[in-house]
Amino acid sequence: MIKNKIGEMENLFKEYRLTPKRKLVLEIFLENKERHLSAREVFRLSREKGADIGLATIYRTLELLEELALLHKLNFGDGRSRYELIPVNDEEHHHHHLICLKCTRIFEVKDDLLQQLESVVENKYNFKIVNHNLQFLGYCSKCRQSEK
Amino acid sequence: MIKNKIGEMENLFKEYRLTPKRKLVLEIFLENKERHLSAREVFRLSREKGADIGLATIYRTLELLEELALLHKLNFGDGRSRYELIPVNDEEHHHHHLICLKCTRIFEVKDDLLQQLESVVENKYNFKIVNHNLQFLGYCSKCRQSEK
DNA sequence: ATATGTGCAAAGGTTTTGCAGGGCC
DNA sequence: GGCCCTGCAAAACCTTTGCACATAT
Repeated sequence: MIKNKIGEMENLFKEYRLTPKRKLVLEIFLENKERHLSAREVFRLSREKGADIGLATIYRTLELLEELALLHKLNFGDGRSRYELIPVNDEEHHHHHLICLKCTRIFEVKDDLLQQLESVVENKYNFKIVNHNLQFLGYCSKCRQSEK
Repeated sequence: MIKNKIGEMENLFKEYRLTPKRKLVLEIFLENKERHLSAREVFRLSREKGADIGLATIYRTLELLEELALLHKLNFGDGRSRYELIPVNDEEHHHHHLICLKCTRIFEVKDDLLQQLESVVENKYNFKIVNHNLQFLGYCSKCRQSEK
C-alpha cells in the first residue's frame, strides 16, 4: 500500500524525477507517519534500510519535498528542522502539537482549532494568512503521573 | 526609566549576580522591545554601545535570562534563536506573531486568542498547558500592495 | 546532448564547552 | 578561599554549496 501511495505522488513531481532515492525518503515518511523526522534521522533510517544516500542528498530531497508540498517543515526549538508528511487529498487539514517540556515527546492535536480565529486576525491586522503554526507547551499525563 | 526597570528586575536574580554586562544585555532588550533579537544581534548592539562582551557570554546570559523568565526564546525558523522581553508583572499576557513570507518581517498580535482553547485541549488530551506558541504565516498589507 | 541527480568534501553559521584568569562575597 | 563571571579558542552541530561524475530523457 505504500507503493500505491508513492504512485499517487508521482504525478506531483512535475519537472523533477521521482528517483529511487527520493522514493526511499518518501517511503520512510510513510512508514513513520506519527513521527517528526530530522534530516539526520532520515539519513540513519535510510542506512538501516540498506540504502546508500549521502546526507547532502537527504537535505536536498527534503527541500524538494517541501517545495512540492509533500512535507511540512517544523520547528520545535531543538536546534534542527523536522519534517512531517502532508496527507495527499487533505491539504486543508491542519493540526497542532503538544510538546511535553519534561520528556520532550510531541503529541498531535488532530482538530484545527483556528479556522474562526484566522478571519478575525486577517481583518483586524490586514494580513493575508496562508498557514499557521500552533504549539502548546506543558506536561503530558505520563510525566505528571511520575511526578507523584 | 530603563534604570528603574532594571532595578525592578534585580530581585529576580536570586543566587545570580546582575553584573554590568548582564545589565547591558537587559538594557538592550528594553531599548528594543518591538524587536526579536538573536544572540549575534545582541552582540553587535553591545559593541555599538562600546561594551566588550564575548559572544559566549551573550549566549550564557540569554540562557540565564530565559531561566529567570525575563526573556522568551522564540523560533521563527530562520536558523537562529531569537529572544523577546517578557514584561514584568504581566506574566499572563500572551501574544502571537504574524510572519510575512515575502518581507520576513514579524508583527505582533497583542490579544491572547487562546485562553478558551487551552482548557478544551487540556481536558481532551489530558495535557497540562503552561505556555503556547502561535504563528500566522502569510502576507502583510505592504507586500500585498506592492504585488499590484 | 542536455538537464537533472548525487556523493564527497569543504565551508558557513549557530551554539556549546573547556579552561584559565578575574572579580565579588 | 570559594564561588561566580567572563573571554578566548576550540569543538560540535546543523545546513548549504561547489564540483565532478553519474544517470535519465
